[in-house]
Amino acid sequence: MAEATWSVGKVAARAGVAVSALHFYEQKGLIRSWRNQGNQRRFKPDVLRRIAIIKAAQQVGISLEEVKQVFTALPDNRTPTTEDWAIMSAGWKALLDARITYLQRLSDHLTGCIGCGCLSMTKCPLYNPEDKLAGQGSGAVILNQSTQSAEDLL
Amino acid sequence: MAEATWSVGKVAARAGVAVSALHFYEQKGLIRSWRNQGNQRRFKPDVLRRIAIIKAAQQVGISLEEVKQVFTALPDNRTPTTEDWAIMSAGWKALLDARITYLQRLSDHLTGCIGCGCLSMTKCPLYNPEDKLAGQGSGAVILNQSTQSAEDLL
DNA sequence: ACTTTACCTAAACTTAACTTGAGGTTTTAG
DNA sequence: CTAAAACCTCAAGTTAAGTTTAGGTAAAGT
Repeated sequence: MAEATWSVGKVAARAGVAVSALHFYEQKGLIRSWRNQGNQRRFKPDVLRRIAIIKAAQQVGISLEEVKQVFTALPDNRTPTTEDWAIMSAGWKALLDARITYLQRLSDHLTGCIGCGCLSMTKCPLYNPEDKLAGQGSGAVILNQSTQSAEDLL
Repeated sequence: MAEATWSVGKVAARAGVAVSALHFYEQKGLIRSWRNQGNQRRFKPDVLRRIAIIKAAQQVGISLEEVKQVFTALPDNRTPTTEDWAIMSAGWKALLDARITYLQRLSDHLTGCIGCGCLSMTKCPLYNPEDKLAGQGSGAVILNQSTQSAEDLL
């Protein structure tokens, strides 16, 4: 089987996204293509994997910027090898796992609160700045430092 | 201790969000306030819990619309009781858990792929429409139905 | 009292992530 | 060979989630 090359429409159909979205992703440097004689985009099928990752990321609130960071692990001058994907996957997994940990903490705490009826806020992961989602750079804190005792919320 | 009532500035400082964001949330029906004689907003401190939930939701890509849905479990004509919060929490937890499940599947699959080196796509949760994030209404599929064998991606 | 700080509304601006539209070219199917 | 379908670029529009600005009122400090 010869090396497949796909048109933008075919990629769009197969990936379940709009052609315009592909143009957009390309412009943002998330995917790449070359042009044929008639100036039309041509893709290698591995672009589908990138798109799948982009779409999965978005469902869980990971931005295109973050995805782009993860993608820097992939070469853009050649088709990624299995090894390349594996390296990239490690970064991607780290991102996912940080999200999972954060969500788990939110969920677990909630269970605890429902159980005991306290609905405490000072013990809540929503409050604790140390426990923030890893790698979120910003100093953003859900309930900030100046919050003293918020135990009297109810 | 008398029933506390807070100005918008105080709520903002304590919750770590901008006053403008509170105006915005109120406009969207996510929080409520009443006015004093001078037309200034007054809040009950329990608004902090709503804000904490809003902020946590956003960190994991849950939209204000979804949060609003969860909040419909809370009464808006009186201060929520512990019972009200517990009911709301159940909906909130369901949302979180669906997210966790989805992420977990992405992460686990990735680990499997790295281990075996296959990086298969047809077995991937990115492909499988049945396994989608629960409660996402739309028929959106990451890689859509028409995708036949994508096994030849690399 | 008076002045600074906090608040009010309404409208415009911002960023992310796209989509839509306009006007023109290339491919493909009959 | 021709006509429809797919593609191209560039610009403007859209939605979510806010922020900023402008012009004015209320509350608080001294």
